[in-house]
Amino acid sequence: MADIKSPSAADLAGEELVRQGIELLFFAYRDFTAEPDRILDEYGFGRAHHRVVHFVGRYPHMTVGELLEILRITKQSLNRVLGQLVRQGFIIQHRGLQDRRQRLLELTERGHQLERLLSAPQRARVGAAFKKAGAPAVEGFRKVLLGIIESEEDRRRFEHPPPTRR
Amino acid sequence: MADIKSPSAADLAGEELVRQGIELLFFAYRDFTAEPDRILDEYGFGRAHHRVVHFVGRYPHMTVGELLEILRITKQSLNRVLGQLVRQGFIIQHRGLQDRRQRLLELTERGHQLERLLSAPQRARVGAAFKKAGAPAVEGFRKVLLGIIESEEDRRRFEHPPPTRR
DNA sequence: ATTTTATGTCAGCCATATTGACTTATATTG
DNA sequence: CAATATAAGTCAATATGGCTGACATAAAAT
Repeated sequence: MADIKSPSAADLAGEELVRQGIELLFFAYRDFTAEPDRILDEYGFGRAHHRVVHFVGRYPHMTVGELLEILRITKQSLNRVLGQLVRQGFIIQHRGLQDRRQRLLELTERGHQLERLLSAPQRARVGAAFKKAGAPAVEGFRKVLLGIIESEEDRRRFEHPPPTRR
Repeated sequence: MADIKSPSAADLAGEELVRQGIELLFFAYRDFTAEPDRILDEYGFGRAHHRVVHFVGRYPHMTVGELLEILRITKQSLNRVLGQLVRQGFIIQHRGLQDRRQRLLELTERGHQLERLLSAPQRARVGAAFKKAGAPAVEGFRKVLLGIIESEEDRRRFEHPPPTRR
């Protein structure tokens, strides 16, 4: 009965569903980054600055090395961006207490303001999408995205209702 | 009882959930693009080439203008990438029948091979995440991402089980 | 016949990434 | 303690992929 060469109807549906998932990620990411990108432009900053401000804001006292691991860029690339943010007073660095080679990163008040400004449209967009989709859908969204993330270490960031800050 | 100035517990949970959603998108997108990026390197191509190959593969006979709208880049940027793909035999262009100004785009067999090669790790990754998360979670993932996408026109691409090709 | 649209092209600029080599300060280890 | 390894910073050169602006061509629409 079944054609041994061609994919089953279920496989075709699965394949199509997966391809739609891939495309959904592209469109969602495109629109999710568009608004902050416009704001960044006004500061002469790029998306890289946003990423740094986001992660330093969320994980205060992060080291340069940890940031490099998360962003998966070279330290030369990071340093240009990070240096600008430090020189312009968005981020302060202080030496690690146990390991004085480390530079622990932290947002200044100005940095927090920028973070809130940049994340505002994203929070609005994602918040509205969550509200509209409903809690079970949000749970599904989280499950699938966690499944897409490669490293266990990165996934662990989402296990516990993360650090409340401010 | 309730402090009129500070956010409610529900708002805090919502805010934290949304911030996690934002971060999940970053990590998932980072890992979702990492593998094709490595393959593209071997061809001397970049992520832009992948996007073109993806959309031309998925929506054959797409015009240059439609591609520009989807990718939200300038025609000068597109043309460099598209020109390389055409010159190297991954894409063919033919004039529109009704409107002869249009250049309808299509993958060659070589283009289809490249598309499959590039999308293979993404299909594997997203497919595995879908399977592990289960059908209801996938439905939630779709709902939320659709809610994040700005334009009705883009969302409509996901209404009907899209064009089966090949 | 004129204007608008779809596409392509030239030139130059900028942001972000890369590799490789090297430095400094501090920690770790034999 | 001396040697080595690690965290971070820096210099230089290069590539990619965006951008703007100006202009060209062909075909469609008015």
